[in-house]
Amino acid sequence: MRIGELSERSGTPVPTIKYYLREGLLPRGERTGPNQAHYGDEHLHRLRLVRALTDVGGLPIATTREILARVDSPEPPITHELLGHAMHVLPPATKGGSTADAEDHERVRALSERRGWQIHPEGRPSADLAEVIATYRRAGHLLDDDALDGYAATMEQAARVDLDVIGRVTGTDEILESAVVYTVLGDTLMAVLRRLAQANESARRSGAAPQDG
Amino acid sequence: MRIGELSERSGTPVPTIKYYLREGLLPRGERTGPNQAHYGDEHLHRLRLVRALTDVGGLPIATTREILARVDSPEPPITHELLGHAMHVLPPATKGGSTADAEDHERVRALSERRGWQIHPEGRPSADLAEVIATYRRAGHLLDDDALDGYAATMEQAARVDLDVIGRVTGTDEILESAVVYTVLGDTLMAVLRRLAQANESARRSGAAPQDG
DNA sequence: CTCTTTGGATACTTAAACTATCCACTATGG
DNA sequence: CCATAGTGGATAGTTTAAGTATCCAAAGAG
Repeated sequence: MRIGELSERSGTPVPTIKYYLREGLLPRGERTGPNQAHYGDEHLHRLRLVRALTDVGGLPIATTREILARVDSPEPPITHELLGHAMHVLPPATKGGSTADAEDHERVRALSERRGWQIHPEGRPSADLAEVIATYRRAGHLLDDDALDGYAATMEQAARVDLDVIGRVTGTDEILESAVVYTVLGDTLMAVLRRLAQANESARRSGAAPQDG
Repeated sequence: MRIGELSERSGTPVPTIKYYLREGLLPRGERTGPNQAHYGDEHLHRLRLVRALTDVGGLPIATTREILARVDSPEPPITHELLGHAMHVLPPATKGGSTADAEDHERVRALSERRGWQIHPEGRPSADLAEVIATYRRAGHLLDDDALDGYAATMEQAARVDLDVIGRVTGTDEILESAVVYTVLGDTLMAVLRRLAQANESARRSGAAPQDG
């Protein structure tokens, strides 16, 4: 197909597709003449993936490009390292520079120990967690160990579902892309489901009619 | 205190504080002269809240202003309606307009029924969920009912922790702000904890050493 | 054979979130 | 008491991200 059909089938304006081509988010089509190129289904799939990660996952274009480059790289995707790969490239959870103090980091370490987590205590996710804990503290809203443990237990359950879902994917080409999609879109999915579950739990506890949530 | 001290104590540049004043995210200080004003601890607290919601929660300035206006409004915050209030003002989970089809909406309805959720099936959160499901589908990555049920069960647990934490807050002034903080920062907290739990679960299943996650 | 579309390069636009400048003051330290 | 730095507020400028728009010669379609 040519760019017009690609545009129509993906719902993306032609100038935007050209922009993605310039930015390297979408590979060039197969040239068939000085001003003609041919795009295949893989281009359509990639374009939909880009829109999913940016529109719903909320990733910036630059980050999306890096993730896709990694997905395209022919490194052997060992299952155990998949999520590490995905995480390497995901943007940090916070904007400002490191503002967590020693106590915040200690709370992360203690949490990992309580949960028996086999994680790298110096890794970016650990630092991100310390940062979020510091933010709660500075905003004057306590996040005590009970709450932290409760959320940690919850996310252990989510991670088991994640690994189950990704484990069901077959095909070495698709598995890395799946890990990225389920991780990135998963964040949005969690947020949305959490709103619904909050509305339900709130209604349940008060014994009232459902809210507008 | 004056603006300089407010800047120093919050780590926010003076021009940025002036910008927040202009934008109505921070109330004006108490005027004591033609070019002098006095700020109190409540201004410092509000400023830290703004930075928490924008830097860590990732909210745009305009949304933050709306949320804060709602937090400031003297409407009686009935516990049952708190989260509804928070949700009313939170930004939609997706960027593009509604692209979910009837089947996506039907899956949301069926999920609610399976889980016995007391929710508004026409509300924004329900529509957002349909949108996310549609995105998975279009990106070519199945999100089957098993996975959806698994994540829903997980978020039910998260919502119980949410309500427990918010229920522990006392003081009618603080409770609405708490609901907002725990909901907004909670999204980021969930995402970060999920990365850690994924790394742990991945290491546990493969029986290998912890990854860089 | 005319009229639209294409691929590609370059230039322009829009929005968000700050930053900088200016000005008439006010506070302050020597 | 006076130089100097800081202040509140208005207005203007900057930066970055994510597109749009324009232009061109060369296909393609009816």
